[in-house]
Amino acid sequence: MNVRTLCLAILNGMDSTGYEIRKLVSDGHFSHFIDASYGSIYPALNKLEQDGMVTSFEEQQDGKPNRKVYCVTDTGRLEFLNALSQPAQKDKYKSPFLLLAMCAELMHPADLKRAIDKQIVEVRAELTLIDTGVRDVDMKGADWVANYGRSCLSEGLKYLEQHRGELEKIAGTSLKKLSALTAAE
Amino acid sequence: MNVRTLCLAILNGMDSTGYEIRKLVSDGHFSHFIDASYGSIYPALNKLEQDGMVTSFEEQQDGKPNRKVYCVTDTGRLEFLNALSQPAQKDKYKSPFLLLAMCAELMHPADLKRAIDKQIVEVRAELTLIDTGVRDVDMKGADWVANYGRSCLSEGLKYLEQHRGELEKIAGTSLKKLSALTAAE
DNA sequence: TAGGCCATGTAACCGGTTACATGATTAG
DNA sequence: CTAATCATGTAACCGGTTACATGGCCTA
Repeated sequence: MNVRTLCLAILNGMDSTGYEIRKLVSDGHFSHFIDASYGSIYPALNKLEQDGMVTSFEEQQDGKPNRKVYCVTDTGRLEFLNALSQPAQKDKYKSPFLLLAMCAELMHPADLKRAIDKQIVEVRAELTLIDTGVRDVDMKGADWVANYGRSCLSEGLKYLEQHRGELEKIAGTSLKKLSALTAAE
Repeated sequence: MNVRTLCLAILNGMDSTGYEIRKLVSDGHFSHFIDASYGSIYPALNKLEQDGMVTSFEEQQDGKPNRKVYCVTDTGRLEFLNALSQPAQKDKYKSPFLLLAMCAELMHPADLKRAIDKQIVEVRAELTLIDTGVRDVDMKGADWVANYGRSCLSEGLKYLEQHRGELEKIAGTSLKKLSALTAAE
């Protein structure tokens, strides 16, 4: 999934701007399963317009800079429909935390504790974002996706809270030989 | 988390080769939360050796090409320990499936059904990989990580199976206006 | 005999991030 | 008075993938 298709997806649901799309994607209801920054969104939007997939108009606002609002064209709708009917790529989960958990035996107990605490805070924050979720997008699938996310995240959180002890017991058990080195650190 | 640190992590747990690391990362017990291909692993390994983080020796095998086995040095152990004690980046979940679920109303019901079926197959496959998991790595955190993965994945699977109907009910409901266009497709 | 596995590696390419430029307005 | 928010955009950079090269052995 490239940023082009992401923009097309959002614009298929609602007219929007580059700024708004980025907000959806980094703080809003798309943030749980996607990533994109200005540096990729704005060029993608420009390209989409060049290709006739979207049109745009400037909207004046008082006290704020103009917004450049994009709307899908029928061509854009078709391209997106076509993208939807093609087999999607596999989901990918990248977790520095789990890599670190794998290496628990090499970690200083305090570092591991801190890492688990941080992970719990982050998962809780994402759950809060889902629950207090402002309806920032008008798509019928949004609730279903939110519930799916809630299920997985709260299960993960439960596991973290109930089983962190087991991992913490492992922490540092393969660290002895390096104590001299780490002291010199 | 770059490939360099990933290699260092695995080599801290066991001596290994580029080929093996790639297998761990794309079919093995690291595949659930990380990604890397030959094109990044081999150069990373070379760089690590240049930097004195690892050493290597050629191992002859009969009937098979030589393996280049890498082992961490104390310097490498230190660099990794140091990496572990620094705050880790946030986990990232990239899901083309959820993007598509968001857009359910725009999808042909048959396409959506196919996408859900595929998702279920993939989650089941990952669960199987965890359960039938050969002990391909000797790290004490491995079981904990496996159980964490199992929890989240099986919760996701349950949700998919129990609630797919709700999503499928939405499918295609915003598609009418384009029926002419899609017919011409 | 075709294809897959073992095994190492490189070069071209590409998608995306980071960091910057610009500038008005509002909240603390 | 400072910092954040609104808002759009670009250019340099970078990490990683894709596709290729090489070659022996084993299985269908």
